[in-house]
Amino acid sequence: MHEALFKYLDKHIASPLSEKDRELVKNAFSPMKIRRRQYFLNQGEVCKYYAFIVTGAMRQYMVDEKGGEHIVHLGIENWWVGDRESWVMLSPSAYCIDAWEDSEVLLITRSDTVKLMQELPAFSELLHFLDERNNIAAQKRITSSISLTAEKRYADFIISHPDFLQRFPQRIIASYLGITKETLSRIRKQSLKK
Amino acid sequence: MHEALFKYLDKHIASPLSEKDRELVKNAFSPMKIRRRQYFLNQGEVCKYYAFIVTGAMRQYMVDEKGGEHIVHLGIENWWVGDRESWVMLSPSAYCIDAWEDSEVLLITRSDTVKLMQELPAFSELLHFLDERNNIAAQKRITSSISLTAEKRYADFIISHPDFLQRFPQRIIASYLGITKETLSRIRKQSLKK
DNA sequence: TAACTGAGTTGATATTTGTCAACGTTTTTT
DNA sequence: AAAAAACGTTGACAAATATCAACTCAGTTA
Repeated sequence: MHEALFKYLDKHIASPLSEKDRELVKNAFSPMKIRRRQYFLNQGEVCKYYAFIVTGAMRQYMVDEKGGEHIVHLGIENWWVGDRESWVMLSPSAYCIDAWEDSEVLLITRSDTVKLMQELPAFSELLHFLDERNNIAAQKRITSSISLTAEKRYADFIISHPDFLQRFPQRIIASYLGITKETLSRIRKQSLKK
Repeated sequence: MHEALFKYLDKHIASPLSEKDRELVKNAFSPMKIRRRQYFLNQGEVCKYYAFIVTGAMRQYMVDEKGGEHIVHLGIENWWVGDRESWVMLSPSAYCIDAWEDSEVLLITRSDTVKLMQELPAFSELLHFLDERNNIAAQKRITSSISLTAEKRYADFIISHPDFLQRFPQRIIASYLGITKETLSRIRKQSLKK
């Protein structure tokens, strides 16, 4: 099961991992199965683990006072999920994370991450790369949310995340875009005409 | 002028910099003065430098087809500005960055950053810390923009960036929040009643 | 098979926010 | 000091989006 992570690592770092390196990685990440609808993190809990998704699909969302869910992050194979703030600061999380499909994940704690970064420069390198990519993606999402209409945000989404369309229902995509399912439905209808 | 950066570094890293380290940092960062309204980056250009603001205030924004400006980032003393995507990928930037007040900044190229990270682990440490903090802040901003009303977003803004209120006019704050200056004006009026 | 649940659509209506124009005030420029 | 520009506010109206309710159509459960 760690194979998927090794592949992912080899793909993103300069030189391939030795057997010894793999052993270090393997020891740092614990496998876990999460069944559909099962929670990985609940609002108010501290996020002890960051998760690498080997198979499956997960979602992260906040619940407002009226009980409405607002999806802030989606992940499928080869994506990471967790609440970075809670994981780093050990603060209670504002988010829920659950499995949308039966999933297999690899978990790592904050302290094991720090340790692994010291033991394995390639891991440090990977995290730096991921952080950089994440920052860029987050900036794009912010830009899109403050400057584009719902219609354009959806058009962008289709282009940048075509795989998500196959895995998550429309109401979840809508929430991810910050609109209601009805609005998304109407936008799609409009777009068909063109 | 590099003093401000040394102070910033010492504040954010574990052990203080040696004289030799400071020399390395000093060589990597070039000082520059930018006068109010002067551009640091123009849409379509490659962002060659990331900037540490020593004094002054800057803004980063995108311009839509209708010529409207959408502020995506604001920075004052001890903040960083630049288009990460363009700076890393050498791609043409979608953003403009200009000085809102006369500013003094310290500039570093991508390649000098990579070099400095190798020569000076403390600098690597700093960047990792900044990336982490940036990711957390970006996540919060995304969450707020998809799940809160304009009124709550402004309330949050006041709490998290009280210093910006002193330095930027309301229309810029409004744009940063993804609303118009008129809407912000009305929100403020409403809030006064309570 | 029948009941049930979740997903998507549609219509009617309400709310939020944007647009445009006007105005007073302050700040900057000449 | 005069003129110009930028800022914030307000009103009337328009557009975008949310809300609520009803309905269809699977797929799942009992």
